[in-house]
Amino acid sequence: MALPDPQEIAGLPAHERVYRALRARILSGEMAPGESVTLRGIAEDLGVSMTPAREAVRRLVAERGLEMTASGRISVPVPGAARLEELFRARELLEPELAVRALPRVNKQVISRMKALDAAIERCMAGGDALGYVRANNAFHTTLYEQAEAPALVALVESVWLQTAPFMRRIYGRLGTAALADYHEAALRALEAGDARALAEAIRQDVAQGAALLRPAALDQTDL
Amino acid sequence: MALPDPQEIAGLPAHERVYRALRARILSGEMAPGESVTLRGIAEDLGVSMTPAREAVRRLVAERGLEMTASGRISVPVPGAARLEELFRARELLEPELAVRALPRVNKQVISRMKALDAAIERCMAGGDALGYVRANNAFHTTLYEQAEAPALVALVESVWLQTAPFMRRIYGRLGTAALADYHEAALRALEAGDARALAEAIRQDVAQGAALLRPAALDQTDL
DNA sequence: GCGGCGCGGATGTGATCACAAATATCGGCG
DNA sequence: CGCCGATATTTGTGATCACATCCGCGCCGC
Repeated sequence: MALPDPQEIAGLPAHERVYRALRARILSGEMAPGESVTLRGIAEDLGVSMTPAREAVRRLVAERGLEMTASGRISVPVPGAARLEELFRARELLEPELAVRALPRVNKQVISRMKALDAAIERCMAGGDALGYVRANNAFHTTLYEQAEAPALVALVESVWLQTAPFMRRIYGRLGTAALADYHEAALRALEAGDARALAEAIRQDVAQGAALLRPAALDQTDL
Repeated sequence: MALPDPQEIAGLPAHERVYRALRARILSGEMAPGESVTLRGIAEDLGVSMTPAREAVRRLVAERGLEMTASGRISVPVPGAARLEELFRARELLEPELAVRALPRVNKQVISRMKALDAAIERCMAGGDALGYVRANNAFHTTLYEQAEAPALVALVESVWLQTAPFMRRIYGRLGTAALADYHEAALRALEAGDARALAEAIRQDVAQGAALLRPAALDQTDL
């Protein structure tokens, strides 16, 4: 009901712009786990008042992409090992379902987009571009899942991603050290073959592999 | 940081009280699907200003317990059949996992509490108490899942519940008409026997049965 | 040298206000 | 009698402000 500001990027309300900006920062790993932010800082950063900043923060807190202490201090959550295990388990349960639902709706164009993203992922791995890697990996999965036309399920998965994202960047350092099976390629083969069972299994293993990489990282910083 | 109001129920911030009040109304089915609310109405209702009302609403919108039109009007969502199918599928995937995780931590006291709730459920069914039925059914599941000590998974499930809750009351009218298998009792037996497989299956079927009851209801009002 | 105390800045909360857009209401015209 | 347009009301948005609390830091006493 109010886009009073003249230079509005795309007719979006201020709180929505703030939300998207913060969300993107979290998902791409720009914000480190444990990092704290302030309403006034966000507001000044994005050129708005505290009110829309607060709404955006509260929305992200509801989605558990940010957390607030009892006294109201805002920070990026630092999930313990147990929490991360839960989150990856949720991904294991939900993402194969999304992949299978997407399967019948996936056309050649989507597959080629996914292949391009997979190539970009390997390029980022080789070139040492951690941020690009995280973004391309997100895009690979998102591209597939949005074909499922299951917004409620996608929303659940995105909430989980928001919580695991700050750690994906840390995984990156371990990518070179471990010999990784390429489940993305397996998923692409299953997509082209129309094999639902194989697709579900490839996605599940891709998630499980991510979880396995994260586990030692979570351990060495104990809890919280 | 600010509990300026004298008669504060429990030291909770105003926006938190508003959030809980609205959430309870939605979960218990007091608010009908499609019903619309206004910030000023909520604020006046609960004796606060618009600011905390807005924050609570935005939080609930983030959790999809409320929705906002493009122009900002607030209403209780009316999920179409496809959306409901997604939500119940998510419950089928997530709730058995929670039940299995709870199993080793469930003691006699919890079981007897669940038995009492199950008895209350049947009492409400017999007595025609729709609201009591919804609440007792929620409590039955919640009592089990909170034993799992898996807050991230519980949060996901609760988000789904928030979206399906407005329809649970409609289910109620169909409870008498269909012959229902008592999966709650099956779950309780599995709990006492320590049988994880049977427990997961009982919970899955309980959810599936709810979904089956809802399906014709969703159909006769087509979409939205 | 060290620990507790107090003060000042920083921070979230909530109320109020002006404003713009959407919706509802009502009167006039065909 | 019905439909359309103008106006009034309703409603969400965002800025600003006062306030209570919390955190950090330096100072004083032991």
